[in-house]
Amino acid sequence: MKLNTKSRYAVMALADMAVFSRNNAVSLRDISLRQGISLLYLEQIFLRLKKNNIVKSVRGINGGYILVKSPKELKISDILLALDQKVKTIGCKKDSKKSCNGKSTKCITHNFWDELDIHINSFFENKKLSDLLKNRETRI
Amino acid sequence: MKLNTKSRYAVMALADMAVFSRNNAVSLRDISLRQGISLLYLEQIFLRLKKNNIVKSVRGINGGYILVKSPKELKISDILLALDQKVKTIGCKKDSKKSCNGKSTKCITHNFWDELDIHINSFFENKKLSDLLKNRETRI
DNA sequence: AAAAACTTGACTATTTTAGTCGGGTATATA
DNA sequence: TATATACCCGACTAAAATAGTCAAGTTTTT
Ligand code: FES
Ligand code: FES
Repeated sequence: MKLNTKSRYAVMALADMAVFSRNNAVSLRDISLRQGISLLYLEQIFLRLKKNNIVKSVRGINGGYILVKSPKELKISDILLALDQKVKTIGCKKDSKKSCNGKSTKCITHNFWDELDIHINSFFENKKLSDLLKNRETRI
Repeated sequence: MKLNTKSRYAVMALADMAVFSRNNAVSLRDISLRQGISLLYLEQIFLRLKKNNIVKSVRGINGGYILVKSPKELKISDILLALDQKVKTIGCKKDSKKSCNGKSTKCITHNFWDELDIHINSFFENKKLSDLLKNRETRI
């Protein structure tokens, strides 16, 4: 039950932007240096974030990325969604013809996993990027 | 963010036992047939469950497995623990020398992931095997 | 023109997952 | 006591997912 690095780095990078952007674009190079994340990997991640309207880009020199919403309004669930990091603890829902064990009826545990997904999703829904920034000490 | 099949099958198999055991051992063969899970895979799973004292075994003919605790007392978290399915959404905690980004201080998102882990774990802690059996319809 | 920085698809090595296989051992019953 | 049933256990493997790199661009500012 692990989160992949893409999602982790995305949240980390956006938190970095929230801290260091002073109304101007933040370059991936700076994020890479501050957060210790590979620049090439960040590029891949920000491609998705841009397509999903989490950030917008400014090209050319002094360019970089800007948060579309304020950290107070940006839900963590939006970020994860942008990276296809769906919280689906099991995967039997897609083709309703087949349950997880190949039978036509839902298995005995189905409702339980559904509840779990709801539980986790509600956590991400209720957290905003700004929540990560509170009471950080000397970090970053 | 997916649960592995071992954990899923473990919960499913134990739920099956809770339903079909009438004070006698339930064989893996029966579980396999009812739940559509490979017998050989179940053996591997039950090995762990046994080692972690979730079930005990009865060898020989008419043998099988028996739940050590009643379904009302068996926490889902115990089951997952038996299968090493730790809920650690990120993995930076083990060697405290290194944070997830290789720096000496914890990264800006660290506390957030910790909170997430607690949130998910509390779900598994508070659910008992018997909770899965409530209001199941024609399932199984 | 040159440099900084974003854009994009394809590619790859590593790790994890989801199982299988083979060769056991114990026990109830006929 | 033979035999079938069912647990026991380590080793193995194919396939999928992950994490990250590479190459070859384009755009914009100075
Ligand atoms: S049928 Fe949905 S989890 Fe088994
Ligand atoms: S240092 Fe723990 S998650 Fe980054």
